[in-house]
Amino acid sequence: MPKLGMQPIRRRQLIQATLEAIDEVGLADATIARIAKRAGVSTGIISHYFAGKDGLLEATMRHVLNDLGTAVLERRTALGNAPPEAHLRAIIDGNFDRSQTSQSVMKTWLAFWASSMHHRPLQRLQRVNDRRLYSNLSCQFRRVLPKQEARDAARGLAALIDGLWLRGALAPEGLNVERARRLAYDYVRVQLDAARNTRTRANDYA
Amino acid sequence: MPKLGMQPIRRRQLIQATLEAIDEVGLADATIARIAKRAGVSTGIISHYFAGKDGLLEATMRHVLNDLGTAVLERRTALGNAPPEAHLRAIIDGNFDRSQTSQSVMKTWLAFWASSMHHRPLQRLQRVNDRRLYSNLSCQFRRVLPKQEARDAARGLAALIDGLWLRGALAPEGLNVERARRLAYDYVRVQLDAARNTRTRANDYA
DNA sequence: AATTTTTTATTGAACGGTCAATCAATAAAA
DNA sequence: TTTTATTGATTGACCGTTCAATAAAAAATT
Repeated sequence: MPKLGMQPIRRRQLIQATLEAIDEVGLADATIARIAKRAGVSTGIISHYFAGKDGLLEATMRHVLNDLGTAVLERRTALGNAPPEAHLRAIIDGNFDRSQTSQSVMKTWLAFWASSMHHRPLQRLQRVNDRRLYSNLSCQFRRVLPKQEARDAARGLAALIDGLWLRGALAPEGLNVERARRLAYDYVRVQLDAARNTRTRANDYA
Repeated sequence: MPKLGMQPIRRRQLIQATLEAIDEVGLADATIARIAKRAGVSTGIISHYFAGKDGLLEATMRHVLNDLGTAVLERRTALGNAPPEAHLRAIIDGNFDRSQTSQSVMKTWLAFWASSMHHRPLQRLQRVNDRRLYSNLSCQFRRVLPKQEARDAARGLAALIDGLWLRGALAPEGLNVERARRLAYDYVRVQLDAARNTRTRANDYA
């Protein structure tokens, strides 16, 4: 029953099936036959809508990346020009959004990280994302910290977020989102406290 | 020129060739033909000494893991029962040891992380390692922090180490070891300062 | 309204290529 | 002569891609 406008529907189905297949058997064994079967379509469809398997994988990564961007942006636009700490927390929350902490998405991220090391198109996507996180964090820290310290705080927090996230993906019990967020919040608080103490001490001298 | 006692020599050669192949083309394209060629032997040798490709990959991961364990242990035994901060720094230094921060080893780690999610033997190895790091850190923090805070500090530091490490592996400019260590040291200092302040405050009350 | 034509959607068998594993053959040392 | 080391062609399985065939809807035509 071929209707018109199937493309967006099929694309969504296939991307979802890809995430599930990677969750189930890993990227290495996520064959197009398996993905197609999961989506309830034939293998030919994949080449038809994505110009091959690589296209599907790239689209899948782009989809996950998009969800992440949206999750962060949603929380931040709701903030207006709130203090830096609020924005930093929003960024943290966005990174630990439900759309990014499901088993299938975390496994897919990890698989893409590994394969992005040798696959140019994926590498590009991954780096854009990395820089965005670092730049967002750096920008907010900069509002209360000197340049160099802001950079280091951003680097540290970015690493902490990715690390919590990575260990959550690998752990048999999965990621404890609440705890992860708390640990990241603590890191932010400490970095900002350092700034506050500096200011206070400066006042003491006055 | 077949002599006796080739086994350990070939095993070392093949493990090294595996690391190099993964560095060059990634785990997915690290075929036994490519690895064998790099080691300057025939493909049959791999099955002969490792009972198949899986055996070689597992041995390779075990080898990297062993280097890590040694790097940490060496630094710690040189410390005797020094204060916790010294041990924590030794653990950090071990994790950022030269044997763990080469391009090839970092790429291999990442590849193994991804594939350990679906490959039981690798999963076992990876979890033993994860727990060891957490347990070591937790143990040292426990010497100066209450149980719950020691655990959180250990979880945070473990995540920070892995995160710095991960971002270093992914970054085009590679891992800045010096900076990574400094950021990890800072985290330790902050956690321990919190303990010191608590003690000081307690004394103030006395 | 009924028809033909065109477009869009989909299938799945066939093809070319690749890979890991095997094993008979070979050769040097013991 | 026996043991250990090694080779590399062969084999069987599998994977991604292609494409001719099919079918349903939409558009055009009568």
